[in-house]
Amino acid sequence: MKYNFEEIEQKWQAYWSENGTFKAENDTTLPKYYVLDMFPYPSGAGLHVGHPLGYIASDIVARYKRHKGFNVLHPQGYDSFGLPAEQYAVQTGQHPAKTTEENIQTYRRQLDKIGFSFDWSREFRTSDPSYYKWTQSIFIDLFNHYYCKNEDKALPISQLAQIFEKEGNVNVNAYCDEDTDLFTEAEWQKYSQEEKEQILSKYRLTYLSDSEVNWCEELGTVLANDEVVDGVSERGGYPVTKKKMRQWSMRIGAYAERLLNGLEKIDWSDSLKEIQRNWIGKSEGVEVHFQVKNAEEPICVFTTRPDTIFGATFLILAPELDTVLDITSEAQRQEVENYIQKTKAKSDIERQADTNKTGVFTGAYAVHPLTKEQIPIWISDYVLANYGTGAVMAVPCGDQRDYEFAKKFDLPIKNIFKNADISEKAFVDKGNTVIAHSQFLNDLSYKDAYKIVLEKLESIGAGRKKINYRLRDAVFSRQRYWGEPIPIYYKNNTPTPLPKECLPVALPEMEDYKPKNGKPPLANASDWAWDEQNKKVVSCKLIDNKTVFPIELDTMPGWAGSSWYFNRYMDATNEKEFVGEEAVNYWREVDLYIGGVEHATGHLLYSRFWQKFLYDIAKVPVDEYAKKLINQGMILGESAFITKLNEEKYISANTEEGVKIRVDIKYVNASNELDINKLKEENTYFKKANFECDANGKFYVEREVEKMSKSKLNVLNPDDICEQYGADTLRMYEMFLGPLEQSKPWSTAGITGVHSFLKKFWKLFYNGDTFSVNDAEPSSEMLKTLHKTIKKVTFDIENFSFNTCVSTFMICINELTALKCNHRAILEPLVVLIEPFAPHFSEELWNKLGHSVSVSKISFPIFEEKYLVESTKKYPISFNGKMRFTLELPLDLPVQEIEKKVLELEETKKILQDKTPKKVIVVPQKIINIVF
RNA sequence: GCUCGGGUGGUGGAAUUGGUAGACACGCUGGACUUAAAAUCCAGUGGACAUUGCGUCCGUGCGGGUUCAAGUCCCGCCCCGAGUACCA
Repeated sequence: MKYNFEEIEQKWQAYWSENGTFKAENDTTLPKYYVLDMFPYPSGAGLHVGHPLGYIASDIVARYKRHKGFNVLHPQGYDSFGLPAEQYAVQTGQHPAKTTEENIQTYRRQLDKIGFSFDWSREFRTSDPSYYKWTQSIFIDLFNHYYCKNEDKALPISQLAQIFEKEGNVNVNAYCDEDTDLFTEAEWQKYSQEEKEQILSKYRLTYLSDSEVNWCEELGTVLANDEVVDGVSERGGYPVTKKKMRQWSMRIGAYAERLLNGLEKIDWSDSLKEIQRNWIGKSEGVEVHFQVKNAEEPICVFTTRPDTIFGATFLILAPELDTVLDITSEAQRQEVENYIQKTKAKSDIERQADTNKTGVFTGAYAVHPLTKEQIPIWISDYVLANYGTGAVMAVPCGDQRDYEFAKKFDLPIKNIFKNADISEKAFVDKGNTVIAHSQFLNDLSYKDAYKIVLEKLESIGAGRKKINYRLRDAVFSRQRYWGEPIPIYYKNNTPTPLPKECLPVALPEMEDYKPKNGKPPLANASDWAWDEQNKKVVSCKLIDNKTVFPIELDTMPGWAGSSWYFNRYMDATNEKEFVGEEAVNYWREVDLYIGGVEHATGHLLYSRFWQKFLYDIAKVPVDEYAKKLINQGMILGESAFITKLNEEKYISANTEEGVKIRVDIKYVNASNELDINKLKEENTYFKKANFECDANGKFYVEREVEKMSKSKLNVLNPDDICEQYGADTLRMYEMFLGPLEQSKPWSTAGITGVHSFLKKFWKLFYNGDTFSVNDAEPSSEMLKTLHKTIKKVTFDIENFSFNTCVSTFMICINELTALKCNHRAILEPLVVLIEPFAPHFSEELWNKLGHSVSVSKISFPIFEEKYLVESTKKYPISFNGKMRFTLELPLDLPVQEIEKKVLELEETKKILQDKTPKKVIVVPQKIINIVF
């Protein structure tokens, strides 16, 4: 009988859904295993064959772990808030709630077709009020906490206020804004409520501040650093400029060190850890203070090369710095102001593209703390305001940028290196540095000079050790509609959290949700004010100064909901807490997390930050939420191109002339032939076109590997593959394609191999059209094949090496086919073994074998060594390292005996002739080496 | 520039971590079945020489080294991919 995948797959998908086969239990004594996929954005384009790759891998592990006796949590949901969903809605002119719902339906239908073992009873959407209630609640928790450096954890802000009350902030060691001034308890007590709040917001983990942000005019919103790629928005590729705005931010910097250290204890890929390390960008150095004439405050610079301090011949400040105008001399003022204006007008791309050094002199001089010389202070836009202190000491001899700047503006260059030629460029080799012309640092290496100069600077109060992080606080406001409302209202201009018991504060229903005249969409909501007395959202018209106040108009960014969602699955329907204590103590953390590497500096960093915060406030038991992370590679598409010569003439795209245009790959077969008739029929654009074929009447396209996307016409739909070959073939083929973590182009070229494997496997159960298995004892060869397979498959799944695992199955079935094996004792365990890969196929055969319980409830077959043990072993024999022949010897033969046997052989004598071997090396189980 | 990956047949990729390189699959070639095609099955398939034998030699980006033995380890290059970048 034929392997009818269509019928089988429908049947078992219905069975699983009706019986809740994959529902995970919270109340159990079984060991747990939590496998998580990064939940999808339900975009309008639906799934393409690249999306399920990670889901298939995680599903294999989930199903495998169930067989191994674990209580497996394998949930799925939707990250349905955020810019992409909203942009899609704007483009299609529909409300995001509606398009999101439709897209989710499509996703669900496509996912179901592939036969995933998700526990859908735990599904949620980040855009659902019952979910974002908790996102808002965590936001308020962040707002109500500060980071105490002494205890190295978040503590309630109310405690901090008490300390201020008693002793001011003199002894407080907390993470806060750089510009926070010191005050005494007496001063604190005199501050107004508003002033107090302003100070506290310098400590809160989420805070409101005027800051330079990435503004995207086209999207009408600000963006976080990781949402800006190459100076344009990640979403849509629109230009991004700097703008000063009052924004909510997250003080992720407080956790920089812990985010760095935490990487040590999690099993994530080296490359991903490296990306996060670079993004956090820890650098150790020294802050040096330079006194400025007529100014109270010194200028602080950050440097990692304090050893070169005697080479510092001028200072450079970032033009954006407030102090610039304070120190600028009257003579230079006009020029400086012009330069600042010019810098502001530059976009990020322009600033990055322009590597030519520009700058102006401020007219001010600083005093070198060690030489007491006067050195000029300049401003230049190559010094960044938001890194370090925004000021540097320029050491032209030791830094290429400073060198170029000094050359251009004819500033002094002082060589403080022994035996270094700086006539052409700066000397930057830290390792080979020998200091000269530097008073007490002469003849010292980088390391020694560093230490001594730091001590000196500290002793005269002109410097201190400083650790800098590149990681900057994350902007948390978005001037968009489709996001979680920020649960804050403004009571007399003071941001005040909404009472937690009143959450969720739901997104108001709006007809028009597009941003207008630079104002966020919620500014147009009619009912968006907080009635403090009645504790409810009311009409904006009621805003007065007594009990009704405006609510925050910005919404949260897309990554808010995804920063804690993995905890929600543990207890998805809990209405009292975001996760119940019992549930979170049982499931604890994700054992295996699979998703794309593109989230390295976004979601994967923010979520680690939130988890650490939730850990600090004792809501979760672990501070790293994912033990192991695998980044599945991207599946790329093979776009097809033809050449358009003129309006109606097209030729194969392998010439230089004409215009290359895309054609949808559904009209192209595996040998790059274009189906002209179908193309003309379905695509009016080509209706009248004339295609010039080759001598055999064929028309070929040119291929190019690119990211798969709808606009590139290179998308392959998993539904089509399921229809043609079945979900089980799709699952196995995607795994067979190559190592999970590797990116690879999709090609259906090899899919028939996997499909015919399943057909061959199926055939073992049939004698003609009748299902028939043999109950007799299997032969030892069959048992050997089976156990070899069990061993390898178990090993491969444990090591996430799914491609070789598929090969193992193929070898097994090839061997069994050759042995004409149809023995129940062999086939039954194999059916269980293949279930993670081909679940429908497996269920059907398991059922046909006479079992009524789902195969997913059956234990994995156990490998038994005894079936593999052989009495003899083949030893390759080599002479002087060259392999000559193999010798089969009993396994238990002692080494000396083996040596003797080998030397007695005719072949050995022939090769050795009259020579006596120097030594004979027997590596047990491996090889015999004769050296002469 | 810096950091991290990687380079193996015509193609995707294996290689139990130093032990017979190229598993498995695709593709290709030939054969069987068929009026024919599809499907299925069988055989061959890294290169060179030899194919009346067995075979022999060369082969994992390039050049050296360690070792009885190197795709795997060490040193020096070349190339490809990813991340990041006036980060002081």
